[in-house]
Amino acid sequence: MIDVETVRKLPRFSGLTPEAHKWLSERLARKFFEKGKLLFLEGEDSSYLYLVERGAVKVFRSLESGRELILGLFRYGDAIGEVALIDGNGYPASASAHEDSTVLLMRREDYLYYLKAFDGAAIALLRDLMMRMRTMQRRMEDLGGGGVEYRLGRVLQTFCAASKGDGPLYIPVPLTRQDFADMVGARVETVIRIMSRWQKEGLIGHDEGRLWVRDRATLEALVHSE
Amino acid sequence: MIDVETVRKLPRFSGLTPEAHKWLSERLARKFFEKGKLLFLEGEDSSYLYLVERGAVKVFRSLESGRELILGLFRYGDAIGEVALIDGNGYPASASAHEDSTVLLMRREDYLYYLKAFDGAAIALLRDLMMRMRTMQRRMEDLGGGGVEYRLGRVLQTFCAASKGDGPLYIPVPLTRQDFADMVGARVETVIRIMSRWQKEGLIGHDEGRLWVRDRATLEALVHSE
DNA sequence: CGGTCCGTTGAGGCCTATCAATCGCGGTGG
DNA sequence: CCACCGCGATTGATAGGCCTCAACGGACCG
Repeated sequence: MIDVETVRKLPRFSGLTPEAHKWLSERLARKFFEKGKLLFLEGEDSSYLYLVERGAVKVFRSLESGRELILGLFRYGDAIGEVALIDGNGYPASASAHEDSTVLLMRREDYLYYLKAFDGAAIALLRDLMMRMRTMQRRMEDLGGGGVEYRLGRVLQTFCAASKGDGPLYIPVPLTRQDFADMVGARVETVIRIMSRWQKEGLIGHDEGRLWVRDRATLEALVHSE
Repeated sequence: MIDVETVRKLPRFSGLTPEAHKWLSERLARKFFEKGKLLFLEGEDSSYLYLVERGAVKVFRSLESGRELILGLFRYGDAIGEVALIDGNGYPASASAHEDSTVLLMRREDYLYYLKAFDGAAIALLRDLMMRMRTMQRRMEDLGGGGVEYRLGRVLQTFCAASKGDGPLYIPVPLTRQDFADMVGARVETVIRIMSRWQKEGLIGHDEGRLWVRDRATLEALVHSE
């Protein structure tokens, strides 16, 4: 049981009535996950909907090749586990805390009831799913379409999409080279070589661990270079 | 306006009431597309839901690199254009008739009304979307996970998934080497070299243009070989 | 100080793209 | 009927990208 105010602020629930907020607040629980801890494993029966409140949650799959492909990084307001909750076939991927994170949990039964009972809930879900499908499609195009350099550029674009202004664009999540490699489907060494070159050329850099891209024009250049 | 019987048989509508079937039959139109003709272009405003009745429809995106990535081949009973219809942002990809095909069309307004008015309609949509998200995720893993050989094997698996029995597994759609290349994100020549080798090894072959894989065990072997 | 994690660099080799040329086939027009 | 053309399949040669293996340095921590 958590604060109504917290619920009301979540973009996912913002359009609902005060009654709905109250109902939700009584059925959401807060849980803390230390960096690296698993939220769930692929194949597990899906029992909960997760809403990221603080930190970042990594959703990934371990491939037969031994690689790990990062399917998405979810941050404040993002929902995880919906697909599995609705079709009831178990989680299609694993999730772990990419940083120390707190999430809000809702039990499966409650969520299903919520979808039916409250106007706008199902619509919100549909909209979310559509957006995600577009995102996934773009990822597929990237993975199938070009070299590692191109794919890396696209990933940076994705993370910079939200930032504004003219100066350097900061990536809002701490990412290791390995993380990048897992996102573009490449090896660490390859990623390092490319990013080192970009760094030498002044296109990217980092302050106190936070990565940045020089400016918006640079960001465009990264993907058009090949 | 089409036959009620036709509507009733579509898996997508099978669970609905006779009233719903009648309502739908009055709002669906049939249209023929010659092989190669465009159903719609990416970016176009979405006005219709498409249901494949006969033939096969190819959904694809033209990438900046000049390549074309096939996002999916849709056959009897499959719906196309739902994402765009619901979020209203235009089609995220193009579609063309991969063979001579007939499709059933429903106007956007009608479809949206249908979703709200008939019990089970929204649920059917959700289920369909979930399944597609799982499919897309698998595709992403494939594209990001291994070499062309692995990806080709996975594509064959996908097409053979529906066939049963012990003998050779026939691929139910006529596909050129270029089509395969466009599905796995590779060049024609690469696909040809791999498939020629498989053919020499007796793993695959073709009768009167129809491609087959030797048996189920072979199918497994194709992807585990590397 | 040893251990772990991350970043980095180098050498070598496989895989895939690229470019170019050829072949078979069906259709078409003369 | 035959020459020609367009399309898909095929093959070879070559270059370059990316992986693989291996080793090393630095930061942080117990």
